[in-house]
Amino acid sequence: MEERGNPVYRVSEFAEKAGVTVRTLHHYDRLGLLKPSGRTEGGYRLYGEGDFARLQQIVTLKFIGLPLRQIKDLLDRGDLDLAATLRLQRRLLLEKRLQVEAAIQAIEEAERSLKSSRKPDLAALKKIIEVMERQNAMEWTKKYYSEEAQTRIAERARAWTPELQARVEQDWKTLIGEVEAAIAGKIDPASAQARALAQRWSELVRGFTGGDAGIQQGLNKLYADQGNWPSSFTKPFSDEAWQYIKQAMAAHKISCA
Amino acid sequence: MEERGNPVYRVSEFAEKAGVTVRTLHHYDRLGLLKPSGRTEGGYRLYGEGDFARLQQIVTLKFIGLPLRQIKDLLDRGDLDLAATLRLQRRLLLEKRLQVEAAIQAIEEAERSLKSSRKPDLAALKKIIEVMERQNAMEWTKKYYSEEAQTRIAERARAWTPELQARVEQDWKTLIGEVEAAIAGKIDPASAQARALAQRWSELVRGFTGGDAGIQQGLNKLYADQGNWPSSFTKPFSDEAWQYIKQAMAAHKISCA
DNA sequence: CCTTGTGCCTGACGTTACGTCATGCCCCAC
DNA sequence: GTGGGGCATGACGTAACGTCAGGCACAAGG
Repeated sequence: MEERGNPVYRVSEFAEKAGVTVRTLHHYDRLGLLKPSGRTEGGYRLYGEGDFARLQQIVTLKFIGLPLRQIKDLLDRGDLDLAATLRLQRRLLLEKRLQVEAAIQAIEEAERSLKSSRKPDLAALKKIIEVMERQNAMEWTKKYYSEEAQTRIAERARAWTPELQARVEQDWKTLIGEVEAAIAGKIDPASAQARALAQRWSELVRGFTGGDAGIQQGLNKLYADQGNWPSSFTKPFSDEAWQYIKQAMAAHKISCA
Repeated sequence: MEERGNPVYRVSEFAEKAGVTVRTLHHYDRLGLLKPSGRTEGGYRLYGEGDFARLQQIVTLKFIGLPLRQIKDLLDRGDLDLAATLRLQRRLLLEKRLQVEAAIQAIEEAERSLKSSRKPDLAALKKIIEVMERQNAMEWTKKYYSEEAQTRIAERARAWTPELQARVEQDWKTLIGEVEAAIAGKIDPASAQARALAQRWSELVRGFTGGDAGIQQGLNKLYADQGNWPSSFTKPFSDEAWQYIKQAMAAHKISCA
């Protein structure tokens, strides 16, 4: 059959050994991605150990999401930098993960909405739309952040829980309420009371930036460009509150935002 | 043009308003997913507000990953339970997230390997293969766990960090080493020393199960069926160590594993 | 009323990674 | 030598559109 301990397999054997289907091997053969190292005179495909190694690599690269064309290029003309390919692919996968996570969140929110309010469907779909719009807004804000800042934001987002989100939202609502009250009460932005508000504000912002200077910078750019915001994206506080806090921060030399 | 504040749009207007392409609208039309509510005598498609609402829903459901066919079914025959669909889709997305995360991990490990050991490509791909095989093993073990146990495992996996993984691995290695030593030294499984080992063992197992009875049960089933394990999947300890620990646990009435 | 110049319409093929037949030869054990 | 399974080679199907290509529709200017 074979010599020197170099076994030869027919398609179905080879397919099982490698954990793929026969059709897949046919496909790869036609694409020129993996040609069997031999054929019988009758035309049967014959695969050897070398083919197995190559198939391993193919499956591996497929696992990380590379298209077959690119795999072929990588394996045939080994020049195309693997490191660069990996970097790019990692970015794409991080993207995809965000998308999937957004979809999961949307579903979970919709399910909560379905459970509580018994008006079916309509409300649930609206919840999903809300999450989508948040996502779109996020997507849109990305252009204000540098590449690394985006990466770090994504990292920080991984550690976010719904509870944390809820608490932060509550904190903001409370603080904004107090700021509005201070404005209504004509509290001097230079006063100690305003200073306390500004400091809490600064804390909440730091909760988002995580103290990262790059994220901070992107955030500043984002808020400096409010004129170009899409209508679906609004900040949770009024312009007056924003002005007031800026004054208070200036008066007390509190940094950021 | 139109009556009673119900504007009518032509394809390109409508497409832009909704954030999709004209071709997409053609496509949905042919599928019967979204038929324009009107046509000009010349055959031009005319869309109204009702169409916009429906398109919103379509986009929404597409966002969470539903295929167009299913969207059509959901919207046309509203009977097909939305709640059930959401549950199923959530499961699928959780699956996909795991896959994506596994791929990301594989790439990151490969990149580390590329950076440290300068023999390019070969070693990096091997790293990816390792991660893949871990993933495959995980996939394979799933059949021993109940649906909810799988869900809870996935939840717990979310909180896993590479550092934690490294520490746990180290702990296991240390413990197994000590167990082997105890066996070599003929320490009685009923002794206090063996009791300490069994207790640490139990702790590490609990680190995986998180004290969850369902996960525990699946784990038991998994280990009871060692005869059918695929060759690529091996436990990190010897059969002797396993027997020894079982004896020690029995002798000291330590539960689990 | 006629003529441009866009906009729109309807096919129809391309894409990705194979799955699923259908037809017909190959191989080997009996 | 022969029967029954293995194998090869098309060829079509899938999901969700992208991208032409050929040919009316519609609105404004002459």
